[in-house]
Order: sequence, then C-alpha cells, then structure tokens
Amino acid sequence: MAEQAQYEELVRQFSAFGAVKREMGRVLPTDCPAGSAAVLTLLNRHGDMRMSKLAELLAVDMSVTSRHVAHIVERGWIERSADPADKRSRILRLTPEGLAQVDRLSRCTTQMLAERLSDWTDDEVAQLTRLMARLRSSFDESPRTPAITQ
Amino acid sequence: MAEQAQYEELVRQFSAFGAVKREMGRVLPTDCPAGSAAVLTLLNRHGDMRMSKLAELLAVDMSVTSRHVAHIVERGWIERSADPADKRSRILRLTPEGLAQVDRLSRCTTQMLAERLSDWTDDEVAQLTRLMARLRSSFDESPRTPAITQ
DNA sequence: TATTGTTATACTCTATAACTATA
DNA sequence: TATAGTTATAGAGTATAACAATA
Repeated sequence: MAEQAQYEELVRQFSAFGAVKREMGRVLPTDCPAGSAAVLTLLNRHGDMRMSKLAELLAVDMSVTSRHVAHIVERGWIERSADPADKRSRILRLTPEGLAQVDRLSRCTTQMLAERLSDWTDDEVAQLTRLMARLRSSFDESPRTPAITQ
Repeated sequence: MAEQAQYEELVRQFSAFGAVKREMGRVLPTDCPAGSAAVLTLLNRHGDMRMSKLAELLAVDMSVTSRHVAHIVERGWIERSADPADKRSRILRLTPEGLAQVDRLSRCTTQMLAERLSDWTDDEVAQLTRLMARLRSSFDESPRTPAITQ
C-alpha cells in the first residue's frame, strides 16, 4: 500500500500522459483517427465479433462504438453482416482494405515509438507494457465508481 | 531497442488507458473537470506563474490553457493579476478557496487510487510512476512529429 | 516586428436518453 | 419485457487562425 504523495505523483503522470496520446495521434493517417485505429486493431487481433463484444474491449459505451464503426464502414475497412443466430446482432469483419489499413497503422505507430524510445531497453518497454496492463485490470476488477465527496 | 510486436502491445495499452482516465474523471467534483484539476495541481506544486509557463507544463496550446484558466477564475479558485515587468503577461495565483479545492481533489483521487491499487506494492506504484515520467520525457525531447505516411 | 494572451471556429471522443427491431 | 444496436443531443478537451495589447 503506497502513500498519499506517491499517489499524487502517479495522478500527475496520468494527467501528463495526454501529451503522449496526442503526439501518437499526429502520426495517424488523416482519415483514421485514434478511435477508428483502436477498432481496426482489436478486430485484427481478436477476429470477427459483435458490436457488444467490441464495445467491451474498447471499454466505451456501445453508442460510441457504433459511431466509430459507422465511420470505418463508410471507408470500406470493415463489413457489418447480420448474425444468423440473432437478427438483432451484427457481425463485424475486416475487409482486405481494412487489413491493409491495419498494416499502415502498425507501421506508423511502430516507427514513431522506435524513434521516441530508441534509448529504452527491451526490458523497460516490456515493464511499462506490463504495468499499464495491470493498471487496467485493477480498474476493471474494482467495483464501480463510488460517490463523489463534494 | 524493442521489436515491432512489443511496440504494438504498448500501443494497445496506450489506447486502453483511456478507460482509466475516464474512471479517474468520474470521482472529480462536478464543477471541476480534469483540465481544471490539472491547472490547480500544477499551480499548487510550482507556485505562481504566467500563462505561457502553465501552457508549457500542461503541454497544450495556450488557447486551451486560457479556456481552462477562465473556467477556474470564474469559480474564484485562482486570481489573474498583471505582471508589472511585462504588461502583456498575467500572473496566476491560487486563492485560499483554490487551495481548499486542491485538497479536495487530492483526497478524491488518492482515495480512489488507494482502493483500486490496494494490492499493488509501494515499489510497483513507484515503478509505474517512474516509467510514465520517462515516457513523457522521451516524447518531449524528440524532434517534432515527422510526416505522415499515408 | 515579435510576443502574450484571448476568442471564434471546428473536430474528436465520450455518455445519456430515446428509439427500432428482435428475442 | 428485455436485449442489440442506432441516433440525437450535450459536454469536455484540443488545435488553428484571427485578433488585441504590449514589447
């Protein structure tokens, strides 16, 4: 269990992380903002899935997911087909163009990180990745947001 | 120097971090969104400063800083006074009410982290803090965004 | 002329609520 | 009735560009 000063410093780093996110966003293709990129990457990694599953992986509301998906469908990167087992659902699948876009995205971001983190060791990159994954699961597993103390 | 797959995994964690940020935002007082909280925290930590200095610490455009500051001034948490040495500049200073708000914020976020990270060791928290700080400096020091490869 | 800060405008991401279609 | 997904609306955060005041 850490102390208050440690938590405050961590919060500060959380806040400052926004600058990293924005810098990452600047290397993305103009018609593929971060939200779209996240959808494409998850579909590539986990394979075809329903909207609800995608929303869960993105950890955002399904209404948000629906907007991202609509944007991507317009560009021909994914297809929405009806689920024969449940006509309310729609199955999402990457098109060949979508797969090409995933490759493009991977090259953009990988090259960018390789430049920025050129003096990081393999182990440091792995550590950061591991700790951020753990952070996420610590937030996932906890009970929902407690009341605000005004 | 890490490999492509490692970078891709790191990018995935960057993307997923949004959920943590949003969860943090939910414990903030309703009239003090994350942007305002960041301004108050930085003023408390670094003392009185000019707009330009604050924008640099926030790593956002000064126009954005100006909006955040206006929001906070409206609530009486900081004062903007003219800089005698340069009448174009304005010096920002926390009011007593602002200081009280900083304390409130600190309690909110600290309590939240203490719950979510209850099974983290002191050292793990410190490691994540250190790596995120290093990440930020790696991005700060690098040359500006290279061209987009469409 | 250059710099400090503000404002207008536009874009991305997000959530809530109302709605349609199906289970 | 309940669930899957869409759409309308609203709010937060951001950047660019035009502007005012001062250096």
